[in-house]
Amino acid sequence: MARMTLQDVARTAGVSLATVDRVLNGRPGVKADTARRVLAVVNSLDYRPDRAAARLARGGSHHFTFVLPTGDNPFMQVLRHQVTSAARRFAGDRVDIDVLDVDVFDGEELATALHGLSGSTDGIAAVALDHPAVRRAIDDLEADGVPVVTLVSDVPDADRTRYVGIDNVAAGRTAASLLGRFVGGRTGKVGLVAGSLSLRDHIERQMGFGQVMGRDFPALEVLPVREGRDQNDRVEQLVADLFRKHDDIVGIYNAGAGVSGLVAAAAAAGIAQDVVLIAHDLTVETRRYLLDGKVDAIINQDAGHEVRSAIRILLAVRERDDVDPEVERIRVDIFIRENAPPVLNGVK
Amino acid sequence: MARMTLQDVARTAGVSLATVDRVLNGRPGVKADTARRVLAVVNSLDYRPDRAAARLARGGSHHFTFVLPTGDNPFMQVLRHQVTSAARRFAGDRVDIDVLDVDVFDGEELATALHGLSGSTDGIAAVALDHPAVRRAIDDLEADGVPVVTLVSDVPDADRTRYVGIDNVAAGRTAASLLGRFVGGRTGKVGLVAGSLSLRDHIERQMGFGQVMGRDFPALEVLPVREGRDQNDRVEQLVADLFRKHDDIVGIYNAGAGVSGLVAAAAAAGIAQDVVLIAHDLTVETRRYLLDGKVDAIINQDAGHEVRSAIRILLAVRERDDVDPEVERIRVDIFIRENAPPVLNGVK
DNA sequence: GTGAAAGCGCTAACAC
DNA sequence: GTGTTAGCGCTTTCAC
Repeated sequence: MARMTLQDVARTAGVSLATVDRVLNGRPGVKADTARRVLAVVNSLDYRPDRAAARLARGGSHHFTFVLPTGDNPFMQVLRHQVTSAARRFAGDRVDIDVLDVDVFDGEELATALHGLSGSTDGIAAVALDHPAVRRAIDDLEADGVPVVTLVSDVPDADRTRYVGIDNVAAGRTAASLLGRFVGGRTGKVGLVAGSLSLRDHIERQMGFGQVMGRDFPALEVLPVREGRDQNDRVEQLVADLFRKHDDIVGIYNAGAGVSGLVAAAAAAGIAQDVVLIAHDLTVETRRYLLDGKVDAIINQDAGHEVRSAIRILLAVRERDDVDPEVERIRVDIFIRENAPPVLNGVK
Repeated sequence: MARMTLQDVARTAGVSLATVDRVLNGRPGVKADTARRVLAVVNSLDYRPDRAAARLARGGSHHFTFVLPTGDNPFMQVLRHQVTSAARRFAGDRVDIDVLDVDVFDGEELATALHGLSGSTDGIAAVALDHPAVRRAIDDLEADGVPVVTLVSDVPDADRTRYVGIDNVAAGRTAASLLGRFVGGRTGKVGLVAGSLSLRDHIERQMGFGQVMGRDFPALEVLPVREGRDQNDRVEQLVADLFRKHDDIVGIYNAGAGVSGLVAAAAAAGIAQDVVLIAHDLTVETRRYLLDGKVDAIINQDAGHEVRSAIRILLAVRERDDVDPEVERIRVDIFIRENAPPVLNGVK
């Protein structure tokens, strides 16, 4: 049997196209009785609206803006790269995407940038700082009808459409559990390096890490957190310092960027083999460390998935259809050497 | 600036719609010179074809068939469930999907079923046995112009369009690495239970497992593989038997289904705490075991991703556009208690 | 080789 | 309340 069209429904229901359209799209101006009749026909014919035709007829396009942090954080580079390819992919669907670079660590500046977007964009996906001014900016944007999706780092109290990213507390707990189990019953100290304590995600990771270490691995003492500011050289110094001060370090969790610094310091200390190293974000670099056995596990969030998810969600808001939460859920991915992807960003 | 249309391109190039269409879609009948001119305009105007309009004009719909194994394998139930929801989701895109249940373990029967599909479907996604008759059936189908995607279990020598599933050797290696590290330096024996040795995926997992155990964990002795046939009661017996015969088992890897049997046997042996249990496939049940600490890690492949990926790939073949390999790559997912999803199939 | 024109299945403006 | 109609941006047939 051939596909049913609106025409078919209209004809067999004895009404016009417009009426069926009204019923199906919940527009007013149809007698309850007529509506029922139409619905009955829709069901009996198993009619499914053709999305392509609807989009074409509706017309209009969508202009979305990704607000990403300036700087050379490798994960953000991956994110940026994914935005670029998603933009290409969605271009045929009347979606235009551009990227706005902002110093995300400066709440006021980020808020100003967000405010400035009002009127010139149809939707925003932002890596956001949890700061009062930012919260207000997001609330204002949403009040103006501009959907905002927080990406990677959330602003939970803001009125954002949705958060697209991992549960960072769970990520921290995952890191702790792996680290504790990989350490394997030994006793000693564990180092903890965060990026910055102003982005919410790192605080949450640290919190989750602490929870599980305390609960499941009492034999391991977690040293006070150090701020590596996501920079390789700084992380290297911090970690080198850790090794200098403590001779019984059995593991280090690096909750932010700067993994190269971590690896360098561990190698320099000459005891890389015995110290369990867990870090975040699968990049060309960290994948290499995994393969070379220099890092034991990488906790990751799939940047490509996040970007596509953000776009689909913004699109769904604009076109008033719903999102499938199972599809959009971002997983806390665990990578070890054995399940590292064979290729990453084209690099083998 | 507004979106460019074919019209715009045609007008500024001084040709007709039809000509631009011919150039863009590589259809013959255009002077090389004209083609060049058109292309130049396309680039200068940054023209992007509107996919919705193209699909609408092209018309036609796609009828795809998923061939899934009969039986009560929990992962296959998840897969089936995902096919159902994907079918709903794709219905608006002129894609009709139905499921054909076959006894996948019977190569001849599967081959017959596949042959029978020729002519009545536009594309097939099949969980396939690697068997000569099946291979031929796939080759014939592809020769007839029916794209076939192998799902979850591959038939590498067949002329299939693509394999959608994980690298099972890597999955086995991942299991070994986790098991070895979780055992934490202890010495002892490791049990290995496969589902069936006729589906390729389980053989590959076993192979990968053996590789890494031999290389990285010489202190652990892997016992000969046992066939659990994906059945809880059988797995339970096998594992109980293992515990009876060996008093120094430190870990068990269950490469197939029947995880409940594994857990039951371990609990009965009263030593569940000290034995590392690693199994496959995240289901409502195995997620529960993870949360309760009854299983240490679950290796998974995202069934929803696999189903959507299979559909996208078949669709791409039919509409002659290309697939993004990074998006379609199926990951070997690792789940431990801490990163288990908060909800699965609606179950908290 | 190239162009004109008729749809594809919807939506939305307007008419009744 | 309900119906008519003109497109949306492509593809495709057919004519030249």
